[in-house]
Amino acid sequence: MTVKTECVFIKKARKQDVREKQTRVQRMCADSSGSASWQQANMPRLKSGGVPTLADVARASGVGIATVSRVVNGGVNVSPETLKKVQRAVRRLGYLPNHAARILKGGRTKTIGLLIPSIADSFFSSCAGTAGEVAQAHDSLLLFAESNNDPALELSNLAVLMQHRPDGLLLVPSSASNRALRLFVQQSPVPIVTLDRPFPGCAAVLTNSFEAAREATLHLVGHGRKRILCLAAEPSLYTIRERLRGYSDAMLAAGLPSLIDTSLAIGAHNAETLIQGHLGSRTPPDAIFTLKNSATTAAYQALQRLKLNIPREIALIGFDDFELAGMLRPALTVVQQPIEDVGRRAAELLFAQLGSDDGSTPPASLRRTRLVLPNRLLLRSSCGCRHSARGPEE
Amino acid sequence: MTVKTECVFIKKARKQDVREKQTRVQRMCADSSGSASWQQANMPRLKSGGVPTLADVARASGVGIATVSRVVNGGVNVSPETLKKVQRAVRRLGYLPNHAARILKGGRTKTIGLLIPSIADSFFSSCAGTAGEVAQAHDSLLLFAESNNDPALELSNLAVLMQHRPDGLLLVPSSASNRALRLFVQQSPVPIVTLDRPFPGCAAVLTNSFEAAREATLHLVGHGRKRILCLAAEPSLYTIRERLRGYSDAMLAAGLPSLIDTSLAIGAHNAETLIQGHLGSRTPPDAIFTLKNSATTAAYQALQRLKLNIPREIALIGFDDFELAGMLRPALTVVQQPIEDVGRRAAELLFAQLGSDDGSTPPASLRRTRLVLPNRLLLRSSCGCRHSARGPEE
DNA sequence: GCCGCCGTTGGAAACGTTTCCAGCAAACGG
DNA sequence: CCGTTTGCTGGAAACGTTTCCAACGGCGGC
Repeated sequence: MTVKTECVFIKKARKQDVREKQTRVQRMCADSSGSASWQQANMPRLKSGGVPTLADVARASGVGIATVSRVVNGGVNVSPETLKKVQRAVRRLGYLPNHAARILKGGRTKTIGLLIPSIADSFFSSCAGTAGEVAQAHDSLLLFAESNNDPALELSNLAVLMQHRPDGLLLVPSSASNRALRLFVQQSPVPIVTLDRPFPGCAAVLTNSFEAAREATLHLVGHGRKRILCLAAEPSLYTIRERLRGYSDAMLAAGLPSLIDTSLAIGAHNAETLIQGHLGSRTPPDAIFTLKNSATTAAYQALQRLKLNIPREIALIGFDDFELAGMLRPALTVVQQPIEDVGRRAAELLFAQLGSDDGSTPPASLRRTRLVLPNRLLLRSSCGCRHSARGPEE
Repeated sequence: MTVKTECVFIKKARKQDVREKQTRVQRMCADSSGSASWQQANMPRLKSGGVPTLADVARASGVGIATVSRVVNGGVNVSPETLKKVQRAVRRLGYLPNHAARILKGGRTKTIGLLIPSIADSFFSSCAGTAGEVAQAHDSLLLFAESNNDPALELSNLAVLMQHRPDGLLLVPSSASNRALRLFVQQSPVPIVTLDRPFPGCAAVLTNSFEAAREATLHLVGHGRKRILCLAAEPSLYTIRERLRGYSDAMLAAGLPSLIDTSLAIGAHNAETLIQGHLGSRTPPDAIFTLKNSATTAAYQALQRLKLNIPREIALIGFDDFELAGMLRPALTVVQQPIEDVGRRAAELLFAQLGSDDGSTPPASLRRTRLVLPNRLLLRSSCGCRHSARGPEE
């Protein structure tokens, strides 16, 4: 018997020790002071080690735990004076609900997972921004992870993400043919909306890459260009493939030969020698259509270095607008993607699938919704149009 | 007795009901199929409602919960055959640890809070990117929130963020004079590192705005400019104030009058009329120094529209590099900030404060560390230098 | 041959919250 | 004056983990 008691004692002492350590570490920033006057109070220091809990508040205000919980959750069925008393204690102790404990009870985590190739890419950071706004409107937080377009990394980060049990997932799938990802999607306990690229079994918010590329190409054709070079990187990506398809389709319709070079890696030097090579051929291109932001700027820089006159000697249209495209000389004609709308609409679609907080039933049709937002051809002067007369457009 | 039993029964039934509903909602995407062959097995359906738990795995593999936990956490002190058996069950059931339950036990949450003004701002999204890399290296996730530089929003989002109990905080404080924020920082249970702007009591990773602004100004002076207009927006921000100080200091040292206009709101039109106003004065500026990316592009656009020759008639240096600054005609001389390093170093500093996973003691000095990273003056041609000879530099 | 050690295992407590239920007092209708 | 409702309150179970401890069997050393 004594042995047992002693064991218990040891156990308690150890617990205390751990607590002590944790607290010390946690307090590293808080040092002394603080509103911790209550800590030296009469209570046995049983609880109240580090961060205040419901029980601490309950003890400090002399009510039950359940009552404090009710107060924290909106204060229904609580008498005014109790309400006030508890609220004071909450403020005094600086109590914040422990989210982990809340979600352990099975409710929403108020968290949306966002898995994108790279947050440093302005396209995806813009998506993240508007998605974050929507999340905030539903007072949820965004949980970020990056995939670098690498299926393996994507999968492992997805696993980490799912351990946090987000209510839903915004996903930019690296590739539609990823078997493991497809399996995950099928078994996913939460709704998934993909951005920018479709994935079988998921709702998706896309842009009409095909039509936009087709339109841009035909625009160049309309300017009398006959040898339009299409520069693409990473044809493994859905959007790039679609744009390629649009380009080819337009060229075919115009009775012109497709001229595609997918060898462009990121980096200006490569672009320069690459373009130089094309220009030196027997039948040099009289226009370039780039399918990607980095390709566009690389091509532009290369053409500048080669002292080629844009658009007289060679026209240029690029995919994806960027801030200063209109300030360049000549101003760049680009396909402008509705980037921010993609993030916003995807998040809205996701929250629609989650349904309102009241257990209302979200229509099952949302699961397969496919939203296609329109790209816009932003005519400036690099395509041959005379938009540069007044300088950069507003 | 019977009453009590009935009560229990009813209770169970209700629970079941809730479970059922949750499961239905959660499964919306999963439909039928899946690897759920084990669900129709012999066991009473006591547990195993939706997402598999440790107990489910334990039952499926015929061992105890504790053993499964050991397997999941690295499999020390588990016999090889048990290990294999449990691992198979884990895979078959698609078990993922419930993060909430884990952190409820008091460990690290493997989560870093990131509170920035706006993720859509390329400066902060770059920071976020590198910070995210560091976080991933410590297999943690980033929890995002935006403040819009609004102290009230900052505080409320901070409260939401803290409910998720991040292990540490990366913060871009909207203002150092925010009393409530200062109170929060003092009592914060977790270490905080601020980015780009200092805050009393926090470690900080900054850039030497003062020196860089001074250097840029003196560079313009060196080109013989005498009336250098400084365009600033939001002088409430630390970095802007520092840059203003650097400018003023340089002008004073050069015996020139400071010419500061802080009335620039974001938007090109305002900049145009604003600059037009300055140019129409009796003593028009012969150089402009802009303290902010948006001000730089606005000024550049305005000068282009007004058909002013840069740098002959008016020189221009801007704060913050951007991708195409070198491709403009003339190429823009800018102060290049070590954006990515800021995010990376800040995250590293934060994790250093957290200490290694083993309860080692992180040196307390880290708490007040202030890292100042150097800005670089990137000479191109808009300041008067002849760097444009070969076209845009690499 | 007994004792104690070691490797392996499972039971059970604890983490902080929500929520069901019961208890209690006051108010109210009969 | 009693029975019932109503409003407020607190106890306690449950969520899924981790981890402490006890138990158990085998084995080597004395």
